[in-house]
Amino acid sequence: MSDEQRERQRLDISRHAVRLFAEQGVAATSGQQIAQAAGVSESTLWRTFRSKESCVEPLLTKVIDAFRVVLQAWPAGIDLAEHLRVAYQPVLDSSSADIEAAHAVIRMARDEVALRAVYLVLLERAEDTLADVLAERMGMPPDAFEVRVQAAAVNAVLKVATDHLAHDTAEHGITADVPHRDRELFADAFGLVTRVFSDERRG
Amino acid sequence: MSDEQRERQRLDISRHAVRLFAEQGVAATSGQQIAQAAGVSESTLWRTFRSKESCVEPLLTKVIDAFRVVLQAWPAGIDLAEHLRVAYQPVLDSSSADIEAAHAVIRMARDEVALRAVYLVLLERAEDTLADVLAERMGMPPDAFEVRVQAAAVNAVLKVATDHLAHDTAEHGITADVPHRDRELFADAFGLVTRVFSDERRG
DNA sequence: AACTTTATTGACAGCTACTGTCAATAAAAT
DNA sequence: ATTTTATTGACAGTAGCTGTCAATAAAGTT
Repeated sequence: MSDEQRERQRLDISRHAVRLFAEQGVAATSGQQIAQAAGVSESTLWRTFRSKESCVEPLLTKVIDAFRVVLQAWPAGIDLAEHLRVAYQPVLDSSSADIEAAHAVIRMARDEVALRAVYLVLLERAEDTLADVLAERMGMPPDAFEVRVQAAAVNAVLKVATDHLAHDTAEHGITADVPHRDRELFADAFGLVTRVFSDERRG
Repeated sequence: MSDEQRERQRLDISRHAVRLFAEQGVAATSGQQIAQAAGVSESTLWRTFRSKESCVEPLLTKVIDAFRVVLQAWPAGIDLAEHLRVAYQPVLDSSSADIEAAHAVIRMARDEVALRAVYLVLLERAEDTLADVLAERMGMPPDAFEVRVQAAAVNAVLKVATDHLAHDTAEHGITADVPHRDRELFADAFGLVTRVFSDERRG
């Protein structure tokens, strides 16, 4: 099985798992149910995911990846907040249903500790990628302490903004102005902590 | 049983659990073993902790609390980085053995996903307390978006610095200059992201 | 001090998330 | 066409964890 096929399988299971979690709660959803809904055996399920909660990873990753792509496309000579204001539009990218599902997960993760744990570990894993981008930008090795600190800070902001967005869209629904509010939110948030990332550093 | 007694019991179990985890690995340590080592029944163990991994929480909390206390003592009119440089000394506070154990947990958490999850969730829980302190400092409600962002950023820095320290002390052992390096590390790290926290804001 | 009430513990049974093994099948390679 | 390899499902087993209940300890009342 190719890597792409494997990813599709993971994503497929993830969609079913999240739907079941949302419908009947995490605790009330068994691995057996998820496997059955996704049309695979329980063996395959546990081989694909280490826990039933981690079934949400593929969908969550979509949101995180959307941000990572934008960050990698961040051109030199422009403020990060400014770049986000222009380029970040996670709600429009990829299947809107998947983004909505991911937001549902983030909302559930507010109370479900196990989901929260998966979410946080996933976010932190993305920190390495952020560090790579920032390292190049700052002209330092990716494991430099200063780089790690900045990556962690950016990640933290990403988390708060995404959380806010997820709970916000739940209240208001995904309306036409979500992409707009979305971008503004992120840009504002990053403007708060990122003095190092403006073009004239520490200027 | 008083709350204090309950806390002592949690801490006692935590010490045994961490020791066993360090000696033989998390996977190879069963809840039964932990309970036996701590001199309680398995019933009591599961009543006290929701998972065997979360047994490390009381010890981890010590490190996080040390920081929280310093932050709460942060006087007005002085730079946060500067305050940390003077006031933060987690390695000296409380039992040195406990701090070393906590660091061992953080080191193990690098590879043990379940421990990492516990650590991250615990850190994030501390964010609320940070938000309270920062909210007062910034003259805003604790749930204001700007406050949450700052709290998350501070928390992220705390994480990176603590991680660094934990792995650093493992290499060099806890020597006399650890407190010094410790403070410098934290102060430097916060200096990197905290333009909002200097006395003259955005000055 | 005796007695009631309540809280805490341990023993035990049971459930389910998860692991390990192995045969069956499908895919790939020769 | 056949050997090899990879993937899956079935099944059994382990362990983390939950629920119940009786025993004991602690606390409060008279």
